[in-house]
Amino acid sequence: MRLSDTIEQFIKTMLTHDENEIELKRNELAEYFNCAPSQINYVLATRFTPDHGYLIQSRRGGGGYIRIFRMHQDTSEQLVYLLEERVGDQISALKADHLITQLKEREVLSPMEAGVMKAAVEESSYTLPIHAAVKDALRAKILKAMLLQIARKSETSLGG
Amino acid sequence: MRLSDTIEQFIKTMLTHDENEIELKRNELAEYFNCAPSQINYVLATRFTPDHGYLIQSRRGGGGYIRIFRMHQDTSEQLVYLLEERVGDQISALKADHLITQLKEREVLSPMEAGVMKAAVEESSYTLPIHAAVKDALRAKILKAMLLQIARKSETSLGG
DNA sequence: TACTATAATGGTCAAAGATAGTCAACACTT
DNA sequence: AAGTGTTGACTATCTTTGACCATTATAGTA
Repeated sequence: MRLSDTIEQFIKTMLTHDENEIELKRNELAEYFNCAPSQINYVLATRFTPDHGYLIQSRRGGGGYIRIFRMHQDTSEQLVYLLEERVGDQISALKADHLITQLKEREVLSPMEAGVMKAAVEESSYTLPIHAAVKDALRAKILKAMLLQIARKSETSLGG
Repeated sequence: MRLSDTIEQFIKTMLTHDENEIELKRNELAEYFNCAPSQINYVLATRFTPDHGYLIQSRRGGGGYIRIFRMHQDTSEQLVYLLEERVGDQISALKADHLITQLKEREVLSPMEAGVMKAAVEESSYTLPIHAAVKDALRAKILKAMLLQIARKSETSLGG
C-alpha cells in the first residue's frame, strides 16, 4: 500500500477512536512513518479537505499542532454543496443574503448568527474603490470561511 | 501545554478572583514557572495588550511591580464606542481577532458568533490582489457592520 | 543634608529553538 | 504521457532564553 494511504488510514483510525477531533504533531507522525514531514501535508491536502468531510486547524512554533475535525456526513455533504454550488468563487450581495436567509429559516443559523453573516456580506460593507468582480470574489471567500466555521462548531447538519 | 499559555491562564485566573486589577512581581512569577523573567514580558506583550482589553503599569527598582488592569466590561451599549475607538477606518487581521476574542471572553459574543466573525476578518479570507490598506479598510467596514448588528439585536432582546 | 554605591527590580532585543507550510523537482503508476 | 506520490530546501510563525540596559530604593559616607 502507498504510504499516503497508510497515513490516511492511520488518521482515520485515530478519529474513530478519539471521536470527532484529534490533534497531532506533524514531525512526530512523519518520524513514525519515516517520511518527510511535508508528506503529512500532502495527505491532509488530498484526503482531509472539506470536500472529504474534514476541517483542519494548525499552529506553528513551539507547542505547534495540527488538529483535524471530522464533520457529520450530512453536514459535510451539505457544506460541499453550499460552498461549491451556492457560493462558488463569486457571489452577489443579494444571493448571499438569500442563502443566509434560507439557512436561518432551516434553523441552521440562529437569528443572531444570520444577522452577523448578513452584515458581513451586505453591499454597504463593500463601498470602496474595488472592481465589482473582486467584491463578489471577496464576498464569496468571506461567506465560505464563515460557513466552514459554522460547520466546524455545530453538531447539527447544515440542513437541506 | 505551552508555558506561555500556562502563564496566561494563571494570570487570567488571578484576575477572575481578584477582580479587575492584580499586581505581581516579574521575578517571582518567573521563578514560580521556572523560566526566564523575560518570558513574563513575552506573555504580557502577546496576550495582555490593549487590543486584548488589558492595560499594564510597571515600575522598576526596589519594590518594583507589574500591575495588570482589565479594562471595563464591554456591554452592547459600549460597542458603538468600540467601533470608532478600536476599529476605526482600518484594522489589521490580528487586531480584529484580538478584539473579537476579548468580546467573547466578556460574553458579549457567544463562541459561535465570535467564530463566525473571526472567519470574516481573517487574513486568508482576503487573499486577493488588493492593496493591504484597502483590505484593512474593508475589514474595518465589515467588522463594524457585524458589531453594529450585534448591538442592535442586543438592544431589542435586552431592552438596552 | 547631599552624594554615591549597591542592591533590587523591570525592559529590550536579538538569537536560538520548535514547529508547521509551500513549492518545485523527482519518482512511481497507470 | 499523464496522474499521483515523495522528498527536501526554503520559508513563516511562535516560543524561550540570555545578555545587556534602565530605573528606583536604600544604605553608607562626606
